[in-house]
Amino acid sequence: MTDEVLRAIARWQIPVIQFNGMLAERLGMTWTDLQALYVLANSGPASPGELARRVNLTSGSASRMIERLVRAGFVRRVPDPHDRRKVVIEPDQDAVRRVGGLYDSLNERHRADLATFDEAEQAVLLRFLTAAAERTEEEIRQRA
Amino acid sequence: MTDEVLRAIARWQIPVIQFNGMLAERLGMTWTDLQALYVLANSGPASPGELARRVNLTSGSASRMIERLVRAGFVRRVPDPHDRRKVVIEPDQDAVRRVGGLYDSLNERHRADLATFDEAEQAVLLRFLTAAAERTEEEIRQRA
DNA sequence: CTAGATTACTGCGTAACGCAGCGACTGTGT
DNA sequence: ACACAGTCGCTGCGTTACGCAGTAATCTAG
Repeated sequence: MTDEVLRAIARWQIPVIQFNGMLAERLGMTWTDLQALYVLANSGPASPGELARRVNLTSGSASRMIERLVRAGFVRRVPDPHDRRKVVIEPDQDAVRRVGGLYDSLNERHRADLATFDEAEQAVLLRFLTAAAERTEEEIRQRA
Repeated sequence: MTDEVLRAIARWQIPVIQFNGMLAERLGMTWTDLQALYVLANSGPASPGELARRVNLTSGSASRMIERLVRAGFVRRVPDPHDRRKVVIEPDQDAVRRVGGLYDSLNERHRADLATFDEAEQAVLLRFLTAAAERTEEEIRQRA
């Protein structure tokens, strides 16, 4: 049973990644760019260096990625008043909402599935999904 | 509650994709290449054209991707006896096992989590994960 | 005040990709 | 039997994202 769950996870990974790649292509950006938007949307504004670490890019590549995002109107460059070397990248809220909206259709499908689970069962799902995300993050940190 | 589950899914996606990208880098290949290996490992041998569709690549790019995989020893090119235009790409089983082994560490973490769920709860997880994978595949097909 | 660390950014080479076009082959219709 | 349209994998070619190395500006510690 446990192995079956692990296999289900592995099987799910493929379409998830493909779907995200698809959205990135639709938006005319790299998956890396989309990833950076996630980081900004979920964790708030960040410096280019911080962003580079989060999306696993070198400083230079991050700089160019930010340039792409700025030109496309997804983020803004704001000078950091405390450290004049730094720049704070903050996401454009409208753009972020627009990007998030691309997941509406898929979320509706998931919502329909979730409707077949009662409260206790959804609690089980939530507990596992949260744990799984943390484990994956741990694994990434360990291998970094 | 349902919304929380959806958020947990969204949150999980990020590290999952990053982790896979990490493995691809470790293996000295593109994420696309790794994706092709998955397809071959899960669905068996396929032609370059079929592979190109599955990983969302053009015919030409797939041809070069296959060339990379062949040179790295992950797959073999086998001429199709029924149609001499075609070539069947079949994965090298040892290489596939070696790549699969890279997930062992993460799977162990998941296994530890799953140990805290009883049979009935794991059945719930399995049911949802399977459904989620199918929904995501549906969404991809619809937007293709 | 100065020396070293840190930050974002800029050439430059590499490589993966899409597009367009190629020869080889299939199969269908006449 | 044969021509011709369709399909297959593959190959130039231009574009672009990336890593690496180096730079100027700025901060910080002694």
